[in-house]
Amino acid sequence: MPATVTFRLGTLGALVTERFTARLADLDLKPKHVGVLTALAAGPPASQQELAGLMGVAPSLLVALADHLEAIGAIARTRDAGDRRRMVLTLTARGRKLLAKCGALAQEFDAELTGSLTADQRGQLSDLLGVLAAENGLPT
Amino acid sequence: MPATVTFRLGTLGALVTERFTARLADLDLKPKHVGVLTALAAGPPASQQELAGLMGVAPSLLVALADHLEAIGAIARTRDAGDRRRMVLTLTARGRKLLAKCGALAQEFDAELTGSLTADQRGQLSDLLGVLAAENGLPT
DNA sequence: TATTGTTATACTCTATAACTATA
DNA sequence: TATAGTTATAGAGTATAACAATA
Repeated sequence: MPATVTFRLGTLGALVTERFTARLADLDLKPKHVGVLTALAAGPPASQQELAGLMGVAPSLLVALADHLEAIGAIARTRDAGDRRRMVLTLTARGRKLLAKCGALAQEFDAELTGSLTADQRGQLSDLLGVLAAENGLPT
Repeated sequence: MPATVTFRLGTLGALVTERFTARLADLDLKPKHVGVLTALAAGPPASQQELAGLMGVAPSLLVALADHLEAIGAIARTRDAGDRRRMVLTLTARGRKLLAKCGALAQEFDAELTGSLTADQRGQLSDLLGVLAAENGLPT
């Protein structure tokens, strides 16, 4: 078991998420909030339903995530003029700055995590994970 | 963000865990149960406190995990004769068989997950993850 | 008094279901 | 009637705290 990619991805993923979540707390964010910001940064402004579908979470969860992101000024919520049922989420300047800080934190964490690897190995690892991420519909 | 190893390990880890957990359900096991079995298979019979410390979970959780593993006959719980406070957990023949089935499921899942990689790339990925796992005190 | 296992309780995360407003 | 968002409720997973037996 412990030698499988399945086991190693699962355990390392949990460990990385736990430690990175702790650092994210300084920015008043949790991983799913970063997921929303990342999705918004990657595409055009989107509705909550679209984002929920994209992230594979319940629409009701996206309400709570958007509530918080709006409260800290990271996103703006505007009602769609064409279809007044839809709430369109837009990344604010503050949201973009926050996301950039998340990226910096992640890069910092990357450096610590992969510190013992050669630059070549770091590149290989990142590439291989990128292939798997892309194949499984995760952001790239 | 999405290009960092941190983000990719976190998201892929969650995805792999979710999908693998579903298959594990056929064996009436959850990931943490496999963690206990794996720890027991790796070393000598251990107490619940030792295992909880090793896995980084609360002792109270290990009670529930051991309850279930005992109920399905995967482990035996015997009171330590030298220190009657300790419950020593031992892998049974059935537990070993179950763990082997978990390994087979994981290898099967590995094949699907890394199907698009070359054999060389699969080896590289496994090795690199193994290095990170070892450095962070995870089973190898 | 300290430690092992256990039980009771509470907290976090997230989903499902019911509800409101709009289409 | 169907859909976007929201609110209410419930479930899974896990930790903390209180407790019992043994050291």
